[in-house]
Amino acid sequence: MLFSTKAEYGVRLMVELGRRAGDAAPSEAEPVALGTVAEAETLPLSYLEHLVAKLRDAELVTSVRGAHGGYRLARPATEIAMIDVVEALEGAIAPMECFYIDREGRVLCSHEVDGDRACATKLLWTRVQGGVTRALAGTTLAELVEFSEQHAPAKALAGEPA
Amino acid sequence: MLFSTKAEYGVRLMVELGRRAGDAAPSEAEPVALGTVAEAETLPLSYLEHLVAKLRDAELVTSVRGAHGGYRLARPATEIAMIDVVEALEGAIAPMECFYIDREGRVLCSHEVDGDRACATKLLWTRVQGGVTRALAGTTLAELVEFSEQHAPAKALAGEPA
DNA sequence: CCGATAACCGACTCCTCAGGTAGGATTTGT
DNA sequence: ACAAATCCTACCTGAGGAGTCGGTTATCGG
Repeated sequence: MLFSTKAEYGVRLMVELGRRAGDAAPSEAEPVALGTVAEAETLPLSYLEHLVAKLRDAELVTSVRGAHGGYRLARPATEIAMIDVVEALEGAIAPMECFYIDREGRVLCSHEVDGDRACATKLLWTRVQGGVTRALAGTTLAELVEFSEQHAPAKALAGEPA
Repeated sequence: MLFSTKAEYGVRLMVELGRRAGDAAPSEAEPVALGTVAEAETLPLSYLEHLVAKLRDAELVTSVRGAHGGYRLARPATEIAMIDVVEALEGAIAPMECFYIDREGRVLCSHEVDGDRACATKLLWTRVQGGVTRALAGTTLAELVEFSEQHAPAKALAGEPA
């Protein structure tokens, strides 16, 4: 399994926020309570709280405390690349433990210390890394929102005014 | 982390077999004892035994039992796609638990039962899936062997005749 | 000011699985 | 017969995923 449910739940949460924001600028949309999202997606509220905290720390959503509070996207969905979302939730995307990224975005392997021979598998993991990164960086939240609306056009959003 | 050390160790094992086979047809190459590989790659032998069993079950390597036994590639390195190796070691490559592949290679999500609305995240995971699959399917063991030899030209193989 | 609503936070549980060990049984060359 | 190897099953351990719970703080409406 490439990703855990953290990424899955977190992405669904973001999509839900994007759907409810609609065309309104994020800063003007009504904040959405986590409980509403949890119900709509049938996910455990207390678990979502942990996930949304990571998204907030990554400045992908903003929160409003107190009654009628909730969460909003920190910026328009078109400007949110999914790689930022997934990395906020799962941590850095390295195909293997021994991999890390230096400044410059180069992929390095901690096995090749002291200029010794390169990790035999580096070529492969670099390619995989590239494939995943490209897919995630090339997808915006707005695309997912649109996709989800196309596939559930008749479905009303729970909690909307009748 | 996308993959565990199972993939990492297993791939290194395969590369090692490929290096030692050299230009000889796999069926003629001397079988390589696991202990030799373990030593060369400084990996625990008893753990490698588990991994190589999976590779054998996937018919990627063949074994010779008894004294002077060992393992050989089941076919030339040019005909071994790394996706087969990684899948043998890690199991099917799905980005999420809810994903599975039907006959035809279509990606399906177990959440979209009864023709209901598609998983909001399906578009994203499908793209990631594609990125990984393309990278793995488009890389052969032969490429990795060549790559590793280019980067360790002066390094002799342990266990070779002097 | 009071109470309801919600975000916020830390601690704790449960369980799976990666990563590795251990010990034996079987096969085969010398 | 003996040694070298594969083969096989069982077991152990720690980390982390998945989720729960209880409590604190902030904010609104009345």
